[in-house]
Amino acid sequence: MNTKLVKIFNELFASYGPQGWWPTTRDNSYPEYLGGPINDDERFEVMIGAILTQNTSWKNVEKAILNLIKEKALNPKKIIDLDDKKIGELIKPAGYFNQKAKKLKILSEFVINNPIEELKKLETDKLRIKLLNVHGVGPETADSILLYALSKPIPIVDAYTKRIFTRIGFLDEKEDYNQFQEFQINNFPNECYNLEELHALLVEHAKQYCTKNNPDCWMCPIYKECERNF
DNA sequence: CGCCAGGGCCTCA
DNA sequence: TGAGGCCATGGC
Repeated sequence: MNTKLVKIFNELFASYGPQGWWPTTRDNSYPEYLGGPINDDERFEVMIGAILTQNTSWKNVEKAILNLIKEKALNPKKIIDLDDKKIGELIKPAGYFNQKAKKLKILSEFVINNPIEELKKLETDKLRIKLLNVHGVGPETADSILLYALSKPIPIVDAYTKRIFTRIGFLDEKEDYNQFQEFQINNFPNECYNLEELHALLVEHAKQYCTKNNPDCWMCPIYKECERNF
């Protein structure tokens, strides 16, 4: 496939290097970018992280995850045993802790009723619908879980994706989630590793150069591809 | 001090 | 179905 999006991917990859998403804690240490989960414990950790990072900086999520590990609570059985108040205390640094405490319990119950090895057997579309029916799991969280936790090839759309794609001129900002996703499906190889790196690279790029206010267009590695260049 | 951060739910028209 | 309000901590 030879599209402008692929070209941009190659340029971002050349600039930032492999990102190794999704970060996971291994050996009970700090979350690290090691290329994604390697077992069901880590896959569950990715799912929890996907909830916790909703509209929240990853740095704050790291604190919450470490608190859960300290309490040996980073597993679905323990989470459903703890009451909302206790979970709220543990995940407090991640913000929205009352809502997220409930979401974590609901997601944990979902995983207990639908073991990860069973989920992985499902077709992507059916699995996506199943995830979207879980309270607290919206489109971006579902797609993050599909791609990074369950290794299903599907593109992710987040605020950064919308910002960058809008500025480049791929889509208009009032297009919805599905249209930003369809654009990626139609313009990018449908393969996990590349999709994982694409999303991670877009996040990195949005943080380093394509910031919400005062983007650093002069130093931007994809300056010449962008309609916003001024 | 205000803004932003790897969204989603609820309400109301 | 789409816009607007709400949730909440921590970094800068």
